[in-house]
Amino acid sequence: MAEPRFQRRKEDRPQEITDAAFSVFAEKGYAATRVDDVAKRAGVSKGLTYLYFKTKEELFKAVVKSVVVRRVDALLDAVETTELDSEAFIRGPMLEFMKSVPGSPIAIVIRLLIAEGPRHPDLVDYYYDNVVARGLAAIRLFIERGVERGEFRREALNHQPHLFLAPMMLSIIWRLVFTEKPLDTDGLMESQINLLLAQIKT
Amino acid sequence: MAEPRFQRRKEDRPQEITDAAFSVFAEKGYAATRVDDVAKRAGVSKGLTYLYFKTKEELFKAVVKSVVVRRVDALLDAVETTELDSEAFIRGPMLEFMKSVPGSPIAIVIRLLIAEGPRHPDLVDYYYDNVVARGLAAIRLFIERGVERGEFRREALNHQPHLFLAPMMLSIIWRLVFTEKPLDTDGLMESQINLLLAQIKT
Amino acid sequence: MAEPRFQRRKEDRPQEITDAAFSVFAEKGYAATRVDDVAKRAGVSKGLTYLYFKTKEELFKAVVKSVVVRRVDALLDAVETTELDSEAFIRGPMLEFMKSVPGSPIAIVIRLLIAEGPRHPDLVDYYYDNVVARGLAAIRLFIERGVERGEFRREALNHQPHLFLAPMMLSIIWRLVFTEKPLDTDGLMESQINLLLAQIKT
Amino acid sequence: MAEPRFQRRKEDRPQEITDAAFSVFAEKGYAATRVDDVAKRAGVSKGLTYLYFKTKEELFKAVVKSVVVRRVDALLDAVETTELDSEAFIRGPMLEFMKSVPGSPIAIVIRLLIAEGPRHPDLVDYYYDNVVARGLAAIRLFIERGVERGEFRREALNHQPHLFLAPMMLSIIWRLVFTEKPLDTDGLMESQINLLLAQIKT
DNA sequence: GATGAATGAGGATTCATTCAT
DNA sequence: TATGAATGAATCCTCATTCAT
Repeated sequence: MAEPRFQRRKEDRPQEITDAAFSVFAEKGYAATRVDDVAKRAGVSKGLTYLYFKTKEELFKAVVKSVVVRRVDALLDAVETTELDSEAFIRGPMLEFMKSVPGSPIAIVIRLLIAEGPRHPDLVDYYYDNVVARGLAAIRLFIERGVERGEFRREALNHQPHLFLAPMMLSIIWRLVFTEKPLDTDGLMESQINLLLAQIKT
Repeated sequence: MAEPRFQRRKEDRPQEITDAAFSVFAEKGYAATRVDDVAKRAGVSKGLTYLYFKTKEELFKAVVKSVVVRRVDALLDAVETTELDSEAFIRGPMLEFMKSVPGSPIAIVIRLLIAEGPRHPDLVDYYYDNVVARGLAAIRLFIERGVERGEFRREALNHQPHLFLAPMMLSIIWRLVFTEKPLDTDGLMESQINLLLAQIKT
Repeated sequence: MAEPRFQRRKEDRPQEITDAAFSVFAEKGYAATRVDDVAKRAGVSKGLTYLYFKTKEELFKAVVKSVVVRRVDALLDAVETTELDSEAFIRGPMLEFMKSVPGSPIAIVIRLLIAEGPRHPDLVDYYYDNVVARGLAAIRLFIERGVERGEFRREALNHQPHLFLAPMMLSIIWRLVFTEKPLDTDGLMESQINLLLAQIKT
Repeated sequence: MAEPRFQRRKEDRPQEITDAAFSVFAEKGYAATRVDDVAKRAGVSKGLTYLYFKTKEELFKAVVKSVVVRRVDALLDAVETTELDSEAFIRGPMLEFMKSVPGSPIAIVIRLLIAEGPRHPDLVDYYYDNVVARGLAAIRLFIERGVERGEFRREALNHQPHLFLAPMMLSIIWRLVFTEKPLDTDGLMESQINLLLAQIKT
C-alpha cells in the first residue's frame, strides 16, 4: 500500500510552480534563486520545472506576467463602471487600491523589475503596456470625465497623472527597503490626494 | 628604464577599484558582476582587488558607502547656511538638487539597495542613517525655520516631509526602469513643489 | 466511431521503432539521440518504446542487428547459386553489391560500430560473426571454387580476401566523413578488381 | 612545510590537458567523456581546463589538431628529400609509415572524426586540408616523379592514389573495431603494394 | 497495452576566492 | 605589493527511465 510516488496534475502544475517561484524570487531576487529551490517549494522535481518552463528566465517572465495579469483589471473596471462622483471615487476605491499596493505582490514585481529590468527589456515593455500605460490612461480618462461633469476645473487636465502615484511609489520603495522603519504610508497617500483635490476641485 | 610616466600612487587604488566596481555594479547588478570585470575595468589584477576588499560583498558595501559619502553633505550644508528665504531656497537650490538625483549615481545606489537590500541589512541601515534620516531631518528643520520666520503656516509642520521627495522617487524609479519612455520628471517635481508651497505658505 | 482507417498492428511496432531509431542514430550518433526523438519519429509515446526495449542500449543493439539481419544473406546466396563463371560473377553481382554498400544503411551501421564498438563488445561480436566472418568465408570459398574450376591460379588462395574489400571500406569511410568531397568510389572498386583479377586469373 | 597545493605551469598546461583529453576521448568517445575526467587525468582541476579551453568542443578540436599537427609533415618531407628510387621508397619508408598508422594516434583521430564529423564540419575540413589533401597530393607527385624518371609507366598516372591507402584504411578500421580479431594488416598493405607496383613499374 | 507527466542522477560551465610566484 | 594561474563549490539544464493514469 505504498504511497504513490507522485501525482499527475498537469493542469495545476504551471500555476503551482509559478507561485512557488514568485515566493522564492521575492525572497532572494532573480540571480540568487536556485531553480532547485523553486521546485522544492512547489513540491515537484527540478526536472518538472523544466518541462513547463524551458529556462529560468522564462520562468521568471511567467512569474511576473502571472502576478500582473491577475491584478490589473479590477481597478480599471471600477473606474469605468463606478457610480460615485469623482471625489468620492478617488477618496474611496482608488485610495483603497493605492494603499493596498505597497503590501501586495505588485510591490515585489516592481522590485524584480527594478533589479532585473535592464536584462529583460521585453518584460519591462510588457509591464509598461499592461500596467503602467493602462493605469495612467485610466487616471487621465477619469480626470477628463470629472472635468466634463463639472466636478474638476479645466486646468486639472494639465496635471500629470503621475502625481497621484508618486506617494504610492515612495511607499512601495520604502517598504521594500526599510522594512523595519515604520512610515505612515497611508497618511502619505491621503495627504497627496488632499493636496491634489484642493487644486483641481471646482 | 621604461619608467611609467604616471606612476599610480598606492593610496588611490581602493578608490579606483571602488569606482570601477560602481560602474560594473551599475551595469549588471550585484550578482551578475564578476570580480574579474571589476579588476579589468580598474586596470588592476584580480588579486589586488582581494587585497583591499576581502570579499565581493565587502567591495559592494564599500561602493555603496563611497557613493553616499561623497554626495550627502552638500545639500545639508546649503540648508543651514543659505541666506535665501524659504520659498526661494525650495524653488532654487533644493529643487535643483532633486532634479539632479534621478540621473546621478545616487539613483544607481538606490537600485542596488532595492535589489540587494534584504541580503545586506547593515547597508540599508547605513544608508538610512546617513542619507534618509539626515535628509528628512533637514527638511523638517527647514520647515520649522520657515514657520519661525513667519514664511510658513504653523500647519506646515504636520506635513510629512516625504511628500517633497515622492515625485523624486517616482522619477528615479521611472528612469531606472523605463529608460526609453520619456517622462517630464522635472515638471513633476516642480508641480509638487507648487502644490506643497500653495498649502503651506502664509 | 471514428475508427482509424489504418489501424497499426501491434506486431509492427518494434520494427517501426527500430526503423525510427536507426534514422535518428544515423543522424546524431548514439549519445546524442534522445529516446524521445526516436519515439516521436516512430509516432509512438516514449513509454511504448520502453515497453519493447528495456534501455536505450538495448534499442541500439536491436537497431544494428535489424539492419544487419536484413542485408547479409542475399549476396551469400548469390555466391552459392550463381551460374556465372568466377570473373563474370566478380565483375557483375559482386561489384554491384560492393558499389551499393557505401550509400546503404550498412555504412551507417559501420559508423555506429566504429564509434560505439568499444562500449558494446557483444555487438561487435555479433557483427563480426554475422557479417564479416561470413563475408570473408564466402569470398574465400569463391576463390577456391575458381581455383578448382581452373579459372584462378592456385596462388590466388594466398591472397587475403580483405583486399577485395579494402577500397569498399575506404569508400564507406570517405563518404561518411567527407560528404562534400566527391570521390569516384566506383572507379576505385573497379580498379582494385582489375588489379586483383589480373593477378589471379589463369 | 606543507606541500604547495599546486604549481603554476602556464606553458605546459595546454599540452598536458590536450594529452589527457586525447586519451579519454580515445577511450570513451566525445560524448561519453566528462571534462572532469580529463582534468583528473591531467592532474588539474576542472576549472583550469576551462581556463584554456572555453568549451568541451573547443578542447575536442584542440585535441584533433594537436595530434594531426604533430604527425603529417614527416612523411611529406621524406617524399621530397629521399634519394631512394621510387620502388625502394615505396617498399621502404612509405610502407613503414603506412604500417605504423593503424596503431598510432592518427587511428584514434580517425575514429573520432568518423563518429563526430557530422557535428564538427570545420574539424573535418581542417583534417581534409591538412592531412588528406596533402597526403594524396604527395602520392600523386611521387608517381609523377617516378614517371619522369622512367621508373613508372605513363599509365601509372591514371591510377587513383587512394588505392595505395585503401588497405591502410581497412586496417585502421579493423583494428579499431575488432581489437580482438587478429589480422595481418602488414601483409595486407604489402600485398597491395606488390599489386600496384606490378602494374605500374616499367 | 499506451501515454506522457514526473523523477533525479549526471554533466557542462561559471566564478568567488586562494595562493604560488 | 602585485599578478593571474589554479581551485572547487555551486548551479543550470538534459535526458534515460519510471510509473500513475
